[in-house]
Parts: sequence; C-alpha cells; structure tokens
Amino acid sequence: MTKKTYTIVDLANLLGISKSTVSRALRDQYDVNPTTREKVLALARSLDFQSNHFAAGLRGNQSFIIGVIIPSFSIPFYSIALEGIQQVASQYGYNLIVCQTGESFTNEESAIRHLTRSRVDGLLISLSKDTPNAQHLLKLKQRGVPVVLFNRVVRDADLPRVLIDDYTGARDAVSYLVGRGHRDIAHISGPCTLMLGNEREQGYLDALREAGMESCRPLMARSDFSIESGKKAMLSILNGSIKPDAVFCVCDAVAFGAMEAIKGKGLRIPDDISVMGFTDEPFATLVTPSLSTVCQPIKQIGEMATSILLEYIRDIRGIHNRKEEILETRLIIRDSTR
Amino acid sequence: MTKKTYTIVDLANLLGISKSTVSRALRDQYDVNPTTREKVLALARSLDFQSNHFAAGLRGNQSFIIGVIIPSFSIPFYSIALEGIQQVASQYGYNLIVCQTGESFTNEESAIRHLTRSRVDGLLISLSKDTPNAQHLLKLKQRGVPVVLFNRVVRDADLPRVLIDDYTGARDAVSYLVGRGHRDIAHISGPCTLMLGNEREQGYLDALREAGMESCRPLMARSDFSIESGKKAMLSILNGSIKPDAVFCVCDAVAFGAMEAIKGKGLRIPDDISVMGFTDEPFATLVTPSLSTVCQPIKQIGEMATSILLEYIRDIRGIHNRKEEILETRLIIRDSTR
DNA sequence: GTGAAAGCGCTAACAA
DNA sequence: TTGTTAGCGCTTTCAC
Repeated sequence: MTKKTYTIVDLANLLGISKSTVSRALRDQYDVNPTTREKVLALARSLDFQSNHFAAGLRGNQSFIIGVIIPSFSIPFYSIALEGIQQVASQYGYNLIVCQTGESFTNEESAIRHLTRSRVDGLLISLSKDTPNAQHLLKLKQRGVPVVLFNRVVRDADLPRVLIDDYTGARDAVSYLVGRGHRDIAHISGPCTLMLGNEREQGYLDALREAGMESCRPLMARSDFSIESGKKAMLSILNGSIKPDAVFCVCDAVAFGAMEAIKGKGLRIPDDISVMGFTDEPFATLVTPSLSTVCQPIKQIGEMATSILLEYIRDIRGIHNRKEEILETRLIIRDSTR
Repeated sequence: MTKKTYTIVDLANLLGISKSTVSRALRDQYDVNPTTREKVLALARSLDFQSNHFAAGLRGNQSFIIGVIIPSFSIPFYSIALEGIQQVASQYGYNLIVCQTGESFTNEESAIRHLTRSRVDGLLISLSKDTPNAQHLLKLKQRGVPVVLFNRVVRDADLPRVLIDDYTGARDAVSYLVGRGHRDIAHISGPCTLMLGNEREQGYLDALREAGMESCRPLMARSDFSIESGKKAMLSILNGSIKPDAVFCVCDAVAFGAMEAIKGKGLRIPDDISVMGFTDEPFATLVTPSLSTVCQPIKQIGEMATSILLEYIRDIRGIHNRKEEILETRLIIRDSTR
C-alpha cells in the first residue's frame, strides 16, 4: 500500500553504481563525473527521492535541529520572534523544535532534557517567569551544548544572549511622561527574578530621580506578564493612598489589563491617567485608546539570536567566546498618553 | 572541553555487561533481572545519560516527530491550537517541528517537502489562503504519509480532518442579528478557495433567506484574514450604495479591521452598526467595544487533530479509514452588537 | 536473563 | 572518478 521510500542503495542498484557515488553526487561537493551526477540527479528527481536527514545526522553527529524554548505560544512577542528564528534557521537548513514552558520552571527543565535527548544541535531559550536562577543553564554550558538566550534572562546567566536595552527604554518612556507634566507616575513591574523586570524598574526609578521626584511604594505594584495580573495590579494601585496620573507597565499585556481596570473605575485614558506599555505588540494599535509604548525590534531579536547560535554550532565562534548583543528600543507615542 | 555524551555502549562497558542488556533495561519492557536493571538505571541517572532518539528512530524507522504546517505563528488561533497540539504530542513522546507558510502556496509545498525529508512520522496541516487545491496533499496520501488537516481545508481534500461547523456557526450568528432587528446585514467573506470561507458565507446567505431577506452585492465584500484587509473591505461596503446596520465578518481579525473602518468614518458601534466576528480570539474581549463572535474550541481542535494523527501513526486506525470530526461552535454576545 | 551479531540509511576514510 | 568498508547509536532477532 504505502509506497516504499527510496534509499541511496536503491538508487545505486537501479543505476548499477555504488551508494557512495550516489551519496556524493547528491551532495555535489565531491569529484563526480558530470554524466554520472546527472544520471543520479535525474533518477532522484523522478523517484522523488529524499535522503534521510536523521541517518546523515547520526553519522555526522548532528541533527540539523535547533531547540527553541519559550514561555508560551500565546504571547505575541514570541510569535513574531519565532518568525525571525525560523527564517534564519531554514536559510541554513535547520529545523526547529519548539517547546513552551507555560511559565513553569519545572516544565522548562523537562523541555531542556527533552530537547537534549533529541540531540538538537543548539538551544534558543527565553526563560519562564518562575525560573529562579541559571543553574540548569550552566549545566548545559558545561556539557558543551550551544545555547543562546534571548529576551528573558536571569542575572547570573553567563551565556551568549540577545537582549534589548530595557533600562534605557524604560527611563526614556518615564522621562517622556515626566516631560508631559505627569507628577504621580505609577509602575507595574514584572517578576523580580527576571533581569528585564529589574532593568525596567530601575529605569523608572532613575527617570523619577533625575526629575527630582520621589518614587513611592503606593504607586508601585508587581505583576507577571498576563493581562489579568496587570488588571489586578492596577486595581491595587487605584485603591491606594495616592492617585496616579500615569502608569508605566512592564509590558503591553499588563498595560491592556491596566487599561481595563482604569476604565472599570470610570476613569478616562489619557485624561485622568496616561498608560504606557512596553514591547509594541500588534494589538497596541487596536485597543482604545491606542497604546503608547516602547517598541522592541522583535523579529530582529529572533534573527540575531539564531544567527549567533548558528555561529556557535557551525563553530565559527568558539563556544567559550561569549557574546552579548543589546538592541535599541524606540518610544512610540499613541493616544493612551496625554 | 565538551563533556562526552554517553552511549549505551559506555554504560555497558562501565558495568561489564552487554549493550543489549542496557538497552533492554532502559526501556523496561523486557525480561531483565531486576538487580541488573537497577544497576543500569542508577548509572544512567548518575551519568545523566540520554539515549539518542534519532539512532533509535533510524533503527525503528520512525522519528517521533510530528510536522505541523500553519499559515502564521502570529494568528492567535494557531498559537492556541499549537498549545493543544503540543500537549497531546508530548504526552505520547512526540516532538513538533512547526513550519509557517506565510499564507503562500509555494511555501506550503516546500514545507511539506522539507518535513517529509526530515522523516516526520506524520503531518498536521492547516492550508494557506493561497492554496488552490489538494493535489499536493493527495500526493502525500499516495505516499502513505499520515496527514490530518485542521481548520483550513479545500473542498477536494479527501483526508482525515478536524473542522468546526462553520455553516451553522455563521447561520446562527446572522440569525441572531436578524432577530435583533437588523435589516441590512453586510458580510465580509474569506478567500473563496477555502471551505471555511464558503461555508460561513453560505450560512450568512441562508440565514438571510430564512428571514425572507434578500442578500445583495453592495453589502458583500471579500477579504483575507488580516486586519488590514478587513478594514479595506469594510470601507468599500461603507462607501457603497446601501448603508449596513450590521456586519458579519469571516474572522475576528477582519472584524477588528472593520471596527477601525467604522470608527474612522465617525460611526458608532453598535449604535450605528453592529459588528460580529468569528473565532473568539483572546483580543475579542479587549477591543472597544468588546466583540460579539462565534466561539471555536480552538485548543480542542488542536488536541483532537493530534489524537487522530497519532491513531494513524500508531496504526490504531487504518490509514485509508478516513475520519472527519466536526466540532460545535457557540455564539458569544458582547458589546459590539445591539 | 543475557550476549552476539545484524542492520536501520547515511558519510567518509582508504583503496583502486 | 569510483568502489569497498567501517561505523554513527540504537533495537531486535536468535542463540545460549
């Protein structure tokens, strides 16, 4: 029933030559008689022959697969980053196996185990919000598995990584709010384990300090990266002792949640409270009012992380020659800030 | 530098037994002396041994990989479906290689070639909007590659598939609008090649007919699945000879675009025009006003497609015993309809 | 209960 | 330029 899938031995027998010659002809990289090569190629085409990637990989001790670990498919940032990752990967003949952790450290660890067992040639990782430290990553490093981190890292993760300048992005955003006359600027920050959360918070604090303003507890709340938690955090600020006239959120999703909370209280955006997000996901333009935010070059982050990983894998760059790439952000003002 | 990765031969040598025994012990599925097994397992644990998936696959002629082809990571439907797919796949020890076509038929064909070359054990496919027919899929079928289609199919695709009842979903939605007193209901439909577009359009037409209303050209426009095209289509309707008091859109993204167009014209939603979407993506609740829509069990679609594919792969169901699964939708009324 | 040996499909010395 | 041969790491007869 099932049509047989051909092997190079089949081709060799059909042509009355050896399988080595077939193998060589197929990869045109060796001295093969042009006539022979043509015959092989023609037969391969007509039989729709596809050489077995895995057998080749087993032999050459590589799988041509890159493992990607992300917190969730449903975070638009990762959808877009994945497009960049896939583009570069497939350009070099690599496939992707993508695992999502659902923001759980345990799942992250098992994903790593899973992928190394599948003998991926390298790993692209964006940490879960629950990941407390980089122990599991350092183990990978010791084992010599090429790893590049992107977007979400923890402080002690001494591995190649592609990040954005979270600190400056946040400081610029808050400075902008200050410049527009806001006095009581609230901040909803991210999980304290991830560097991105700390950096953005520090940017917020420094922007206030530079303006001679005090930061104060009642205007600060912590969330994760979900809409729901953004809503809750905003509510707690709104119910606090000081009424904010602006809020800077650790990410767009949290900003969306904050907007819901603000509207729910019958307050107007931006008249009563300005809202500033971070990332510039596609939906930032679609909410009402459209969201002012700090734009990240998302796709480029994915592309760059992949390029660097491929440099390690293809041994262009020594594995212990750690590389860090910091990309710039850009402030985008829309209608949620006055 | 790089720590060696161990093989079963290493374990065997270390323990002074044969690699066959190690192999058997590791898979606890054969008669192995409990003591021996314990020794093997203990050593494997302490060495952090991970058996080579591909070598096993090469031997057993399977890769434990499922290929997934989707139009784009950035369509929320697929992010969610992917979660369901991954959940079921990993439960059975399968990995996912995901390719996106970017809505291009050419890319779809090359993704298929790519994945079969990688010897995936089966394929989960949702067609691109440009795919004109099912020729390429039938070729897969002839080659005996297990394939399950989901969500987006073309009419002549005689393969196992998981769909929703697009027709009924659409008819119910439009009937609801009729029942709420709307008289001039517009429709923005999808690409005419995909069944989903035709079915939803037919549901729209039949709902009107049942109510004794005429459908008319000026109230119908075609789009793809993008926000931009939804906006453009809505604009063309708005500039037409008949002013609609409601619009039923082929999907949520198109509805978001339509909402932008309507607002841009200074019209109010739902007071002047009601808007109805299809799918119930997460952002349906976040736009203003929140979007009334037809809810699909997205994650369940992914889970079910994967379960069925696995049945074929694991030969529980004969490959020529085609199976079609049609899931129900549910109308969700929010604030975009009056 | 365990070992020896063959073989999955491919690549890469090494010979010819 | 081509063929022979060994072997990647694993599973699975077939003996013992």
